[in-house]
Amino acid sequence: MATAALDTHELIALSLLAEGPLYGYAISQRARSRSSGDVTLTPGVLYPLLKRLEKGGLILGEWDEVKSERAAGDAPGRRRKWYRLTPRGAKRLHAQAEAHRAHARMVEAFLTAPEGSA
Amino acid sequence: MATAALDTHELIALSLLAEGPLYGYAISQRARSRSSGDVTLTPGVLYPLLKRLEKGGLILGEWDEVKSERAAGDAPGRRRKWYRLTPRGAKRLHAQAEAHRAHARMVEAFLTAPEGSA
DNA sequence: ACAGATATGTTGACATCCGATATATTGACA
DNA sequence: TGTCAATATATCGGATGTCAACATATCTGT
Repeated sequence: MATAALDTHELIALSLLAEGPLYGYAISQRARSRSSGDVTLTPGVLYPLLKRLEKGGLILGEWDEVKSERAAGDAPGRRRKWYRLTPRGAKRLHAQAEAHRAHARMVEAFLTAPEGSA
Repeated sequence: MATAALDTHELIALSLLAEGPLYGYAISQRARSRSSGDVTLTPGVLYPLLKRLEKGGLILGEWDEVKSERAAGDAPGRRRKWYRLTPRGAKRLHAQAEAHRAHARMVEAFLTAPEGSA
């Protein structure tokens, strides 16, 4: 532990992907709605994060081409990159979850300090 | 909230100072012992932190000259800077404590995700 | 005299956060 | 048809915090 934060953003992203594959924008939307607006994964945070996670082998991305109904046949279409949790990512999620709880307990111990403990 | 970490180090330092005045080194020792070795406030973290807190008016520092028994009369002696919480610091402590709990609850909500919630 | 604990600080490398900027597609509405 | 908001991805640069390492000096025990 030693320090602290443990990357809340990472933990949130991994936990959302644990429920099934999602693309970046969907992750940010779910993070926002599930936290009642408290968590905002801006592009500047989200995409570097996903890149890190993929590079670390915790998630796996796959491009998808979404075709619109009224688009031309050879039009590029909107790109989506779907991510899914790897076994290693799932393992990390559980480890980080436990670390987060341990961290919360640790801080709580300082806050509820029994007056006479050095 | 939006982001996360909320400066655990700050919260720990403030909580320790809420129990009474302490100098830097004592803070690091207490942080270590109370967390059973998990929290290590290295000089590179501790002193910039104390500087920030003092600059922000959350704590107030006062130098103390400790004289040793076998030192010469005009010897400089060991310096200690005692810090105490200001009213503003106490207010911040409570706010940060509440923020920390809210943050922990928020993360926990992601971890204990009720399968069928978008 | 020496080593280890006490005590405070700075420095530089590294990572993350976050607002701003950029590009392109899609859907809705006028 | 034009335009605007939402969708969808991504990068950039400034600011901040972390941390090991370096630096200095005093005190205590042997």
